[in-house]
Amino acid sequence: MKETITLLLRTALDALRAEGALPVAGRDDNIQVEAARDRAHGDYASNLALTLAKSAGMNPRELAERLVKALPDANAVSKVEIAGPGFINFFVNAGAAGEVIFDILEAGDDYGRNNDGGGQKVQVEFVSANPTGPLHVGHGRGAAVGDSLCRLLAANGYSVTREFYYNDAGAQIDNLTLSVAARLKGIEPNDPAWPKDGYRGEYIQDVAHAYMQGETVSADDRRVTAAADPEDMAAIRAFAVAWLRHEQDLDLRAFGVEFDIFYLESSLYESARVEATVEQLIDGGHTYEADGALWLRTTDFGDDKDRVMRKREGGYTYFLPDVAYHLDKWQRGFTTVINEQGADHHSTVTRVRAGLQALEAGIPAGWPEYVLHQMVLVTRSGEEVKLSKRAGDYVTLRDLIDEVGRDATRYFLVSRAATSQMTFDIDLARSQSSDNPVYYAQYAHARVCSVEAKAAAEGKPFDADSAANALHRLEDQREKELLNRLGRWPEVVKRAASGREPHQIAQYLQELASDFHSYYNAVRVMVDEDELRNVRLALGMAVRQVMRNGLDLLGVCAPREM
RNA sequence: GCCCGAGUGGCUCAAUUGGAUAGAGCAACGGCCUUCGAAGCCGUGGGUUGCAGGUUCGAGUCCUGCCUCGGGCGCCA
Repeated sequence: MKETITLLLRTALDALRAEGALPVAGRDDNIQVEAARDRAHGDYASNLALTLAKSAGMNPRELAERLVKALPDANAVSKVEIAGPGFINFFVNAGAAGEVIFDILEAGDDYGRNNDGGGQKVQVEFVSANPTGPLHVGHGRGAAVGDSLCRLLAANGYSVTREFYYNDAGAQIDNLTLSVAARLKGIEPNDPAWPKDGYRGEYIQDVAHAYMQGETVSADDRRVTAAADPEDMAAIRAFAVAWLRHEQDLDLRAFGVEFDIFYLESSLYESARVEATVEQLIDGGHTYEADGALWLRTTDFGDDKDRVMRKREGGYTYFLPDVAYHLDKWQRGFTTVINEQGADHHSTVTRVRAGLQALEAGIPAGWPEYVLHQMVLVTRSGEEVKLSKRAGDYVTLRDLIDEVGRDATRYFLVSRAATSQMTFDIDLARSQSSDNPVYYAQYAHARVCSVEAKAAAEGKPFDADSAANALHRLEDQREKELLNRLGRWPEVVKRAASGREPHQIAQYLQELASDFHSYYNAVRVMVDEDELRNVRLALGMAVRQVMRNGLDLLGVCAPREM
């Protein structure tokens, strides 16, 4: 429909140019047609006259009038109006507007999907938590946003790889190992002998216990049997990492998030990629030695100060493997890479990009992309909470899922723009009432299932042919609004993906659910008249389909009953 | 001090990427269940979009300068 209207406007525009009323040199001819946000503005609106007024040397309303006069007849359009400063508003007739219902029912799960990506490879790196503790709410936000982003990109025709990167060898793993070793000797966090910077959470005790039991743990990317020897630091380290990776797998599984690749920092050393990267940077002439360390002149590429690559004592800083890792991503053919991380890591953005530029490997300056999410504050009864039974000092993701459920947790964490700090209200997420946006959306889906079942039970199962004959009967304002909303779905899917903003999906679903509940309360579906009943059922089923498609993009269930 | 992000009704957040009268939910108040699920609907009140300039047909959105809050500023990741 939008395409039809764009075409009408183009025809009118060409006609005016042909008769010399407009300068032919229209440099940018992108005709904007948008679904109107206000009913009074019709179904679709264009600002064409406003954007062209200046170059045409005409006032916008006058230009709009000439455009409207030049519009060819189209039976889908029932009325055209000029409003405000010069907007052209199109009113679509009921039968044509209703066609979207069958577009949706025929496309099914594919409605809203497109092939804009053309199979192009995209990699999304997210969560990337180090194996030193259970996942917390911040990781949960990253998981919810990252996973939804992946689903969105796939829906837009991209070939998506989900990757989880973690440090399995650095100083933090040393701390982990020392912490477990201390627990093995019966040392507790408050003892004077407790290692400095040790991990104090109770789960360390669990690791120690499992280790001495000789347990075998398997994670998505490894499997390790405990040596049960309290003196064997290498064995403790290997077991602890596996144990925590396993815990994180359980967290992710409970959250419904899966990864294609777990990428180890240690592998960058084993494959000599770190060494190769160093040499390449030195060859590029962007390095220098000072204070016994090797520096990279990142200030050549927008950083506010230079960064150390190799420490005085010989080891590399984390920043170097980061660069090596991203070079590897590039070499694997990912021209689009999106890193989803907490905003507390934002300082790595400039650094990594600078390092990649210094490689002079033909990597574009703004590569890779970053989606940084802000902090999450969790509240209960209006007060900040720190669920601490397992972790010691922060809200674990698993505790949250256990308490409020997977669907609600995901929906909440993904429904706000990543750039804004958010408050996660446990009371609201738990409430099984209208207050809860998750149930609000899911209930719309379940309601359609319910009425469809009722129709079947009464011996009046849905009849598509009957509905197809009655599209013009959808004349109620609420029905028109629903149709308008449904027709906008494909654009929402595009926009949410291109802007890397999955929260737009949640936003849309709330609006769709609202439109539907309002309609359902006011207009009866199960009427005696066959065609009217069937066309209303069809409308409901279209809503259900879009609701299901949308919830799927968020990784949330679409239940048949609540 | 420098860098990133945010500032929208009492609270939590949106706003079709520069569009028309800034919208939802919570909280407050008043209505709607003998008919498709009330996990729902309808209605009322509540705003100088942090402040001051600027850009233009048009600014919550873009630019400049301030203010406040969060995060970062390590030879940790």
